Amino acid sequence: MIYSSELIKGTLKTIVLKLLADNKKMYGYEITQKVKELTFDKIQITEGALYPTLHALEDEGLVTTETEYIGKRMRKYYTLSPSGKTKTMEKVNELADFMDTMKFLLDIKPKQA
Amino acid sequence: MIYSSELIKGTLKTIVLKLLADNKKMYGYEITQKVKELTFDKIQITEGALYPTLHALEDEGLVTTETEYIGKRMRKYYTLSPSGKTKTMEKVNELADFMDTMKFLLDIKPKQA
DNA sequence: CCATATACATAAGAAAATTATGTATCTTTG
DNA sequence: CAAAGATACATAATTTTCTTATGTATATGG
Repeated sequence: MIYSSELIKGTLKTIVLKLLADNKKMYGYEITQKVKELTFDKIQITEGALYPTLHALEDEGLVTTETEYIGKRMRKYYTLSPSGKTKTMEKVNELADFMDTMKFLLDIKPKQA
Repeated sequence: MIYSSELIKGTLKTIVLKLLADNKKMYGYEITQKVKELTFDKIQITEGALYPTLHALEDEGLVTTETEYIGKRMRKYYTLSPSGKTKTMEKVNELADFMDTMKFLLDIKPKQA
């Protein structure tokens, strides 16, 4: 099962920021694969969504980049800036809060552990 | 605190469907007030978002409507159709699943390098 | 040698919200 | 009793953010 795409809307930036917080340094393609792996294919980030998001994060000063070459193939690594780290905490906390509210609103019972 | 609007994206339809499932019959303005009340003002649905959504639900056959007049003022009540009830369960379950996945994704501890 | 995977990027279009505007009625309060 | 605020609908213009499509290029496994 893959989540209907509308659910991803609004969470992509937070997902990317959190991955960068956990992994120090990642490149675009790696991020797509990591999300796919960690969610058992339920969330698949497309390149058309990811790259513009990464560029936006850079424009906002939340990440810095360094380019490396593996053979002749480019890799653009992204790393959180100090303000990016702060932003990540804010975004993750907000999303966690939002999910609690949604659980309450939708009267969703906690899953059996 | 009001959630940044991007978080609401993609969940509005599910919220509306669930409220209708719980309350049998509601009108637009009532829905905005109920959500505001249940979320302690954290989620505020704007009319510009709500009415098009309700019309879409109607076009999809997920709700039926009946118009009443309170004095001279119109109220358009919305009620789930049978397919609307099925859809509500699907949407709520999918969102619950998605939120579990997100919680896992955002709780990942840093990997040892 | 060719399909698949890796790796970036951008443009056109669609979806779904925000913001603004419009109409109108009812209620509270200074 | 006038004005402000709340109730109640609706739609249009704009913005944001995603999907889909396209483009370029290299590396690798069978």
